[in-house]
Amino acid sequence: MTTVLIVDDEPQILRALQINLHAHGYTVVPAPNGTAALLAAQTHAIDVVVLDLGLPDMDGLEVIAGLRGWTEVPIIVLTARHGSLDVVEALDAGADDYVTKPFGLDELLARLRAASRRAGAQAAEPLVETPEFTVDLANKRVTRRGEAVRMTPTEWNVLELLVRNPGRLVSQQQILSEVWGPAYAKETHYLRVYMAQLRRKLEADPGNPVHLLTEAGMGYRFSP
Amino acid sequence: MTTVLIVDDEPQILRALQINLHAHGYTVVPAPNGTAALLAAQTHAIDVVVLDLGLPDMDGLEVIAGLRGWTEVPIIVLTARHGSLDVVEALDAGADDYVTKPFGLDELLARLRAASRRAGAQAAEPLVETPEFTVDLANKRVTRRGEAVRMTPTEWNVLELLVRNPGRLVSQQQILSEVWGPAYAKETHYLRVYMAQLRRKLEADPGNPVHLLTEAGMGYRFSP
DNA sequence: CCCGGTTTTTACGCCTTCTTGACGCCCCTG
DNA sequence: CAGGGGCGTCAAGAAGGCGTAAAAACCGGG
Repeated sequence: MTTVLIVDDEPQILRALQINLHAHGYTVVPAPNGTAALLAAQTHAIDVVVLDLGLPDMDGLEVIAGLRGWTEVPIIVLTARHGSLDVVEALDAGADDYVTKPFGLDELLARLRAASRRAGAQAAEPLVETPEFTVDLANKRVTRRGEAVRMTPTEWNVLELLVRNPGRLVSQQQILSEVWGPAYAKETHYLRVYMAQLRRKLEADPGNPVHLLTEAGMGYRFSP
Repeated sequence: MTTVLIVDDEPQILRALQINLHAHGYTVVPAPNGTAALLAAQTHAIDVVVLDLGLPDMDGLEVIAGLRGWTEVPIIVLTARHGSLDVVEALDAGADDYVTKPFGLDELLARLRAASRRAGAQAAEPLVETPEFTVDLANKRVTRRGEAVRMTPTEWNVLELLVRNPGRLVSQQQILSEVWGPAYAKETHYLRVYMAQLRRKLEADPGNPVHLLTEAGMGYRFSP
């Protein structure tokens, strides 16, 4: 699980990023200003920093310097100023990458992945593992004892939903409406077919599943 | 059933979305301008808002502000302007997500599902614990001395109702009408059967229950 | 237009769960 | 002490959910 420290003084952007990054499997630590950011960086195990240069209490460059004094955690700078000197200065101060506002979430996600990948520390773990198989949420890859397992789009969607809620019981309606759409909430038979396929591909004994469990009448549960 | 408020001033788009979303199981409330949107949001039970920023009578940001004044319903913004400041401002104003035109229906559907999922996923609910067993409301999981205990749907519904009212007396009618439906308010025998099953699964001495107590003639009580 | 892969249907046997009935216990009341 | 109502227990039949396999429909690319 990757932990991201987000530093931005605009509460709504902070909130939006928090929601969206969390939805993509990141743990988010928010900070509204430079002081809170430097404090949070010391009290949490941060993997990547996303830093808006425009802060109320101190210059973004000072925050970078304050971090670089003791850590080499990747820093991605957010800047509204298009093509100004800010970027150069930020990179000089020790930032690793930058994104200019307005930015697409996809772009930020890509750079987050790139940053944590460069950090080399495979701390970038959108990986869910079981003794039998591992699911790579970021790359949409499933491997079973080292062998890649092919998934159809629907199979993947069902698996992803279950795997993103480990241990939690996911109701049939929830799976159906998220994967097929709300109109299909009653088509429980689809689920039986696809759960059977997933088990055949992932379980050692598909007839007696260990990780993809049925709770009769209620839903399904992924158990690591 | 998910209800979507769609705000767009172009009749063709409004109509196309209406048809397509309805085909995917959504109930659609259309609004051609900001005034109608704010009105409709108060007269219908809206689950998600899809908002085009370019409106004739008021700025899209004002619509967002008007909604955010009293509701936290997810807002997905439609914007034609690629890479402008609009998106940042919209997120700043309280929008949750955005889609740039032209967009694929699939993309919009995915974001609708994501939005309503996030709205549905409320804050984590607490564990209810007793010396004998623990009930995890969020994950629908019951454990007894570390061992998971399987519950049937009806068993779970009864248990959940009692556990959500710790220490409080819950009348037989209330349990019956909430779990089986109002028509079953007289079928007190069902309760005896299911209380016996719950006790057998959860109590150390099912004959002398400590946590699932009977108040003769009145109802049942969960005591932590 | 055909082909391969994917999704949706269909069919069927098994198993869980719900419902229902029978019975005995306890306590309260007459 | 007898009777009755409420409760707990047990068991069995009915109903519906589940797993599996395989065929049919669908879809995008060559």
